[in-house]
Amino acid sequence: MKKGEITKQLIIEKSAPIFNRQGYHNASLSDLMEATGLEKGGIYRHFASKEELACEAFDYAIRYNSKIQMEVLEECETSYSKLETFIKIFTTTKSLLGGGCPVFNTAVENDDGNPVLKKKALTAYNNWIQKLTKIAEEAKKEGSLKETVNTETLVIFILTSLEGALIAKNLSGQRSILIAMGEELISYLETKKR
Amino acid sequence: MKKGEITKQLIIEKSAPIFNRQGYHNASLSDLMEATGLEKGGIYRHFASKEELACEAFDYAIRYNSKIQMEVLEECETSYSKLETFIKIFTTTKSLLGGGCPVFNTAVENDDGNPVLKKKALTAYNNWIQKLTKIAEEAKKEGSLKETVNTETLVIFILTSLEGALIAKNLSGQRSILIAMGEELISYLETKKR
Amino acid sequence: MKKGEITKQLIIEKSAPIFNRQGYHNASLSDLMEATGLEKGGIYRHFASKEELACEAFDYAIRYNSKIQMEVLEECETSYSKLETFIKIFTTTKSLLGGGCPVFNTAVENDDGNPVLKKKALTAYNNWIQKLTKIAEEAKKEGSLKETVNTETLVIFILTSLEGALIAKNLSGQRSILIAMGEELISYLETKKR
Amino acid sequence: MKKGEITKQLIIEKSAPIFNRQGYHNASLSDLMEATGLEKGGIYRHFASKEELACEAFDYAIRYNSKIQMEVLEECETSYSKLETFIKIFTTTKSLLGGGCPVFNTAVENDDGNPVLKKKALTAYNNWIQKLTKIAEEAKKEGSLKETVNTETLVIFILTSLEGALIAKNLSGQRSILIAMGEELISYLETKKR
DNA sequence: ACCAGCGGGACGACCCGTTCAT
DNA sequence: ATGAACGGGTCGTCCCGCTGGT
Repeated sequence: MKKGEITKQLIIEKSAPIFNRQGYHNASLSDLMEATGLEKGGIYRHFASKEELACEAFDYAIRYNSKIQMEVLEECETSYSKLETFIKIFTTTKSLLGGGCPVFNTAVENDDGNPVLKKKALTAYNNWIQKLTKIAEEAKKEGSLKETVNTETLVIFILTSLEGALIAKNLSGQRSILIAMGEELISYLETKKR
Repeated sequence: MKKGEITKQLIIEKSAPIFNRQGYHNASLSDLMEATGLEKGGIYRHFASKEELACEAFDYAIRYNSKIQMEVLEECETSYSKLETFIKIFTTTKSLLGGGCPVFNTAVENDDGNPVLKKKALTAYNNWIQKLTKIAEEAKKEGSLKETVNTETLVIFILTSLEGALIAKNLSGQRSILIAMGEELISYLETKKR
Repeated sequence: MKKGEITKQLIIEKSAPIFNRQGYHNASLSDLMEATGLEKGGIYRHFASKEELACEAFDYAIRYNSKIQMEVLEECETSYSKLETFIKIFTTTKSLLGGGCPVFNTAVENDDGNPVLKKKALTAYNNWIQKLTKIAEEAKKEGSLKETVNTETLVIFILTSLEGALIAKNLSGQRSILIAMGEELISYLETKKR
Repeated sequence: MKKGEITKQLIIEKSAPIFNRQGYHNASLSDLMEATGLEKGGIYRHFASKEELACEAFDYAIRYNSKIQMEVLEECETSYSKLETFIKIFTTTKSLLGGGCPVFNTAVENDDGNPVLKKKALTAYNNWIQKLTKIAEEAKKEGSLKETVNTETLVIFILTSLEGALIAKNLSGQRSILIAMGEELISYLETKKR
């Protein structure tokens, strides 16, 4: 890999947490400069705009989080246990990014803001739901979930609940919220078990 | 009420939706000027800083939302139905503010930003939980909830789930998410019924 | 006149020479700040953009030059002498703006640049030609010019020649070029006399 | 010719039109990069600065234009017809550079700017006048021009008039201006004929 | 020898929240 | 309550050396 590529990657990796913690608007180029150790010119060599950098940082964050999750899930034997495990890792894993979930953070900040980022967040959200729904669907096929369960609704319920709890946890500083929510969701999931 | 007080109130009422939709940082004084029809000087006459105005606007938004909710809840006969009704109004009422819930919006935006606003959001969150917990506690006394139920956990579960779903709804534009979530929560609540 | 209006006018008057000498692109806000004695914010209070200021400064320059010219021309008794006088004042008057003719300067700089300014320059040029053509037409009616003379061509010839000479004078620093050109044009004009 | 020389020449040839159209300040290295297909480093290998490149590009433009003119003029039999022909080719030939005459463009833009370029423009202007004056002088010797004619004044008159008209043509988009001016100048020239 | 590419840092225009005289 | 002025902040572009590979 060439030097430029390395630097670009470094910028993305250093910027991602900044954007995730501070949001698109509140993350200034000065912050990015400090985080990367580069001057403005050095950053702009690799990205046409702050927006472009934010997009790539967002993609990186998604890929990063997604990769960690999926690796763990693949070790599960049954699809049902995948759902359980998803809840567990969501409530226990401390993201290396910091500052909550990129998708929902971006959703909140850009509700009335940068449309490009909002669209990326929506896509990421949909992909996420899709992946999880597929798992739930397989769990149904495997006979672990009741036939009557609407898998998508189930998955949306789990995901959005977790996200809400994550925000509450970051607000209050009490990790217990997230833990309790996880347990609650797991027992809720059991009510859907066949 | 003096004229000055009226103007101040007007500024707050016009600013609150701006702050709620755009967030503290992204809401500029120009936006506020346009919304209020006042000049900068006219605004600064009543507030020492943008932050102070944001705080008062936040308080107003909380009071506003809270008042609407409580009025409806007080018409409920049982405490249990209050909980049900809370879920219903959360999922159906369109806030006059627009842009989601002030508490969680502020929580996300100011996770790593303005500490004053974050603190206000935390307080509002805690009050909210407290109020709802009190209702749940009464429902328990009234014999509608199982003795084993941890009321606070129950309430946090409901509230954070709703908040998560609200964000997902705003992201995707699909109100159905919120509706489905409400139904799911109501049936979940029933599992706690005695 | 209010204070704001005074300041705005001052900015325009101080900026006009800067723009005329340095051109739109090469005139920086720092230059304008220095010339006006105001800070950035003070300038932007009165103009939405550098372009807007440049436009108003251009208009001012045109009005200014035009006024001087027309005042002198109106003292002439015959239309023919107006044409002669025009040539004379063009070649002798030192513009208070400095840096040549706003119209042609703008034309050169913005041939491939700011389209708004170029359009303004074109309009100013056309107006100028029109005014002079009207004078030439009257001179014809008064019997001072041959019937066969195409007044517009005559006027364009005079004006563009003068402009070309003005540039050459500014380039070489030799006012004699302009003087000689004036005399040449006056004798040329005589060949069109009836 | 070595490879380096070829590249350097290519840079000059590709840059000259950019500088001529956009001017020294408004032509950015990015523009030059795009035009040449080289990276900044590739350009700076051959030129110490943007200014140096601009100078060489200017020289190239002058040589280029001058060569075309002289070739045509040399085919003329009499010196008088050379003057006529000069006017004709000036008004009809479309410069391959585009954007008007390098000498006068540079003169206008750098009236209050880069002194090196302004000096080069002045030199080019003087050379031009000199060449044309020599031709006029010969025409006099050949007996085609009146003895009383001041050849330099005549030549300056012709050249600056043409330049002025060229700018007007570029401003208005009407080539007719240039054509009419040419005809006018030719008939003017005839009044100097012996 | 040549030059692609990288990074620097000053500067560009413009907008921000704030103060103050009126 | 207005509106003038401020000055530091925003993102982005500029021209230009330097390193390192071919």
